[in-house]
Amino acid sequence: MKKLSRRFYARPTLLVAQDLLGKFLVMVDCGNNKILNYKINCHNKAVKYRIKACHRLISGMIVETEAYIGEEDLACHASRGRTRRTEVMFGEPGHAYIYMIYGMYYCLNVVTEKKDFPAAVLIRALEPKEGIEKMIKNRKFKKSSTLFKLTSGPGKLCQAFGIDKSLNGADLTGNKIWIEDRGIKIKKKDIVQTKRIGVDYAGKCRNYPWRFYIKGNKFVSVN
DNA sequence: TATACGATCACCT
DNA sequence: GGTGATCGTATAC
Repeated sequence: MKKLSRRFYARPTLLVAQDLLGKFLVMVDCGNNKILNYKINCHNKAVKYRIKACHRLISGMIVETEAYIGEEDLACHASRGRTRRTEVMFGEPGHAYIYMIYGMYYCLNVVTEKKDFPAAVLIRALEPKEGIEKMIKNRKFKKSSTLFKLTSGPGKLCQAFGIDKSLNGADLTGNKIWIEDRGIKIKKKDIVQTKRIGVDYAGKCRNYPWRFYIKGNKFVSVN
């Protein structure tokens, strides 16, 4: 369990996008206000505690990513230059860039490369690990549906984790949301590389092969 | 100030 | 295969 350092993110975006496969997105979930009662023995006296059931972890393994690189990339939000919205992408690597899409969903990116060069990796799909019950609740997920669809898309995984714009700019080397290495190694031959999803408007950049996913994984968004 | 549209998703046929 | 939901952002006026 090793939290990825700033150095990991401060590298070429295409490398980061591939190296993120098999890593774990982890978030401290404070959205649960249920009160739990605990009894512990302290100096032979029973002491009662009432605590909020917060600080649970919610996590999943990254199985699909996309790279968005620089102002030249017409699919990248930063192709329109430095604006209030894209400011985070121009900032220090290792921060979360979160934006709203279609008026109803959020997408999570991790900022890469050096400061003042706008680039990021979009997290497109996860294989849920911890906090699956909470994800089901957050997504209002039907029991009849297959779990493979719980976090198989950028909007879905944000909804499952409860990620919204309040986390925009969050430091991924901090203690609220981060990405960690749990020792899973994805071999080069098990990485599929394709064009990015939903960027047909991006002219000459529309077919750049900057999407990566784990071959055969059931939790990716589309095949 | 007004307008067009998107790094999506669920549900429909 | 197609469509509607819904609103922040960029751009035009």
